[in-house]
Amino acid sequence: MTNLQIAKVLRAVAAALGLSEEDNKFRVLAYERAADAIEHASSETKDLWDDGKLKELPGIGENLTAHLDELFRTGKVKHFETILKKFPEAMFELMEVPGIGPKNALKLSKALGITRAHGAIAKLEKAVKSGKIAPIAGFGGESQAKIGQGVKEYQGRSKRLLLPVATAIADAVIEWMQKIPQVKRIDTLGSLRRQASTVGDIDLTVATDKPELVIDHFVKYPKKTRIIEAGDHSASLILPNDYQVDLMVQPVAAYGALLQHFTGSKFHNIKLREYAIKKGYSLSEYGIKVKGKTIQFADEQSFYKFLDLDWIPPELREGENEIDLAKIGLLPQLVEQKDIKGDLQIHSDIDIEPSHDLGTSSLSELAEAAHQLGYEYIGVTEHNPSVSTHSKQQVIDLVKKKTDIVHKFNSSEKRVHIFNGLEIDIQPDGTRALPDEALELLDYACVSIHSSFRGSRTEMTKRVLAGLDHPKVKFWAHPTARLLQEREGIEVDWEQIFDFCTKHNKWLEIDGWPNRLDLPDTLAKAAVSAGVKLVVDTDSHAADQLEYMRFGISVARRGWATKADVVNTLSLDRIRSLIQ
DNA sequence: GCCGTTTTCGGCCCGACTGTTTTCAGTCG
Repeated sequence: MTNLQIAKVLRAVAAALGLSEEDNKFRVLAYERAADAIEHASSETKDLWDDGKLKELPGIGENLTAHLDELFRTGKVKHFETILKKFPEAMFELMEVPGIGPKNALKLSKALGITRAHGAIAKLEKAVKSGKIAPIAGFGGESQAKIGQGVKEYQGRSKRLLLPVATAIADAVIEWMQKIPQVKRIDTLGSLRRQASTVGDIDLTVATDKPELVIDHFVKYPKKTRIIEAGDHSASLILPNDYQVDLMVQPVAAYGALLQHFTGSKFHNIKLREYAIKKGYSLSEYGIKVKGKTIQFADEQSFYKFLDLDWIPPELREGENEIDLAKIGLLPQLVEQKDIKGDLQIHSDIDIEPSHDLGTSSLSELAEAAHQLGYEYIGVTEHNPSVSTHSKQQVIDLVKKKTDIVHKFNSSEKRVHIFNGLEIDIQPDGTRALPDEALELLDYACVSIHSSFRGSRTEMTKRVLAGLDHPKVKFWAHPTARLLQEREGIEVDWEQIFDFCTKHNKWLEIDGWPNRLDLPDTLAKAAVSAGVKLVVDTDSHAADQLEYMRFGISVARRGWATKADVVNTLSLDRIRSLIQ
């Protein structure tokens, strides 16, 4: 069972408990929090259970540990079944529709005679269309329409945007807004500001003392396709591709609390409010309430300072232990893009007849782009020559040819040093798709998985460790091999991988390619805390893609990485000595 | 059902919006 499936079960139990009047609402809350914790866990719950570490999850105590134990051993939990069987299965399915909670799901299920989970939402949709919802007690015409809208949303959901897409849209709107002087500050909000790898909504906020002028300018945004609404303090636009952008406007003097509140995350805010209560304060988007009086804050720094906390970078606001560390001044100094001195995974157009796609930019174009970014070095890492269509000697010759090209280029290019690298497939049996004689010609190589993703945890771990086991191999590229919104990552024993990396000086990549962002943030955090060094790069196949570094950096920051955790913050001399 | 620099008992985040009520319940973020 995946984390998502387990979370769904726990939410169903929470809903069922909430409807059983004798149960107190805090047990319901506990189940909801456990569901949240599991959904946000950095490891599969099943793996934690395997290792006897279930209790490390916040919100999982003695009872839930026992229940989950039963779930993994037998596939079901008697206690849960007793609770759930009092209600029609369909109820839990209907709750998936936005706007329908436990109470209404139960009412609808009973009134419409929908009992089975399978097809429940389709039946609900039918009921909406035939007007059978409006007459139900407690509902009405508008509720019926709202449910119809909710069903539509449910059907079209999972339309989260990739971070780079959301960033591009937001950047363009921000540029437009900054054309008028009444915009004193403008920020993104929510998961975009926290730089999550996928983003739900594009929300922006502006600090101004002329709200009407700001809203008026916003709705004149040239790329809009239509205005959804434009009020006194907020407005929403639809852009091409049905992307929605929401804007909130706030007086300069009260901007800080609003920015803090809508940046979230929900989990961070809950913990922050619990912390504030102990000090006798109550937090909201309007400020901090002390003895019934709300104090305003112009910026987040003063908001956090009032609570005796260091300012917490948005990337860290996920409700882990960031508040505890902010209290004692021990938050990490996160790596920044300006710390980066080079990019070690780039595909040039040197045609070595590779197994996968070739880059499109020449060495001089790549060097120029790297120079513009202020880099001291880059590494070109084309895919290894295809092994199925070449003899061993042909492969060696191709790598030799490339090596000569790179060396010759370096003798004339003085601004940016180019390392002679390669990205090598780790084949299903763990061997590298490159003879060792060819490997010896390189400055370094990275290894990665491009096929046979579905091996067991044990097999895949063995495969990867075998692939990494050569002195010329410096790092494992896009480790999980996930493709966002397309393919789940592979399963390996991360502890074993981290252990191998720290012992043998191997690095793990954070690949900044838009739909990879791999390592994922949670694993990057685990790697950092295990002491594994990271290399943040772009996997560029063209010179303009070197810009993707900012997204790799976002992941590294969400992984709590400091400059010292990222090897390509090192100068050319230092990185050269590490590679050789 | 969870959890602990006030506690192994007694607490558990906060406010907005919506639609149906006839003063508020349900849902959401």
